[in-house]
Amino acid sequence: MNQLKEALETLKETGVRITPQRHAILEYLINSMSHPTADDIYKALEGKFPNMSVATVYNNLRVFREVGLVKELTYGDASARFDFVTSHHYHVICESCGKIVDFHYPGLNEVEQLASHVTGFKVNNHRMEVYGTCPECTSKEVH
Amino acid sequence: MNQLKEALETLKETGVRITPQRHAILEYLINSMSHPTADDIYKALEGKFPNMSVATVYNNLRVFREVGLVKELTYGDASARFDFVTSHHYHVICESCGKIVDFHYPGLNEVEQLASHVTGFKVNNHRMEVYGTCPECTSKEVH
DNA sequence: TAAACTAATTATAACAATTATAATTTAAGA
DNA sequence: TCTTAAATTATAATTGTTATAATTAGTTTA
Repeated sequence: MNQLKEALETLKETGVRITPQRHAILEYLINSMSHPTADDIYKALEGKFPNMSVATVYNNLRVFREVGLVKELTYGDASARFDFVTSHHYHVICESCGKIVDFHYPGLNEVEQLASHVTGFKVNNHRMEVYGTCPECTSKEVH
Repeated sequence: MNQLKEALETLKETGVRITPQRHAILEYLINSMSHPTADDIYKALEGKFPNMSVATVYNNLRVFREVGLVKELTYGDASARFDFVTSHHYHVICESCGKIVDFHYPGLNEVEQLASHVTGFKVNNHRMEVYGTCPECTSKEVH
């Protein structure tokens, strides 16, 4: 349940130092359900850490990715978004406002197997995103 | 069958001028099965068009995307790749050398329906990529 | 607990991909 | 062929991200 505590343990186990900045970035990632960009995180924490550098945010997101705590999402032309890894899920993305909603669906393992069989690749993982318009943006549309 | 001819018709129908540069970019996209980046295209055509600007490549890829002739693929941190739209297919990507192989699989429409039902989104489309190691890179691996 | 070592942070510069701007050139219809 | 709007070019600007070097701060060991 306590995701932050578990995440900090992971860092300890993998020999990654726990700094106030890392603590804050992790906390923000876990609490925000908004799949923030590096800049979102930077801006959100500049009150707490007025001297923090953007490089710190990027560095630590890379570290978190390397130990498997976060995933980097790149879609379309915009900047990358970061997702604290919990259980396996996919994303539904609003093409109008950019909102990302999680979506659980268990049935894509067979696709990996088929892909491996057809292409001869050793398959590690896959990603899927569904694009559309969220209810809020749909209701705002002009008729 | 003649994809270039059809593509040029599409441009005519949508009122987009056919220039030598556009013709060449489309031709290159159709013939190359390699999902090129904008820079790949730029470099490939600089023999034919020594004065062509990168901006022209980007501009026209945007135009082609707008009329539905190409799709833009962004994955990982690298630069965008462009894919001439033919039939519906997915991509299997080698994490070692970056190669992209097409993979046909018909069964993901139900995912769209479920995603729409669960999230309330009006769903337009989806994308999926499978990641792994291609046979060539697998055989090169050290044991 | 203090000293020493190593890693993390900061500030800044560099970089690469992409887009914007303004001047020039060109495709396509009258 | 002439005209006009659109496309291309050359260049500058922008944005997201990474590299560098100096400083600061965790952690380990004496």
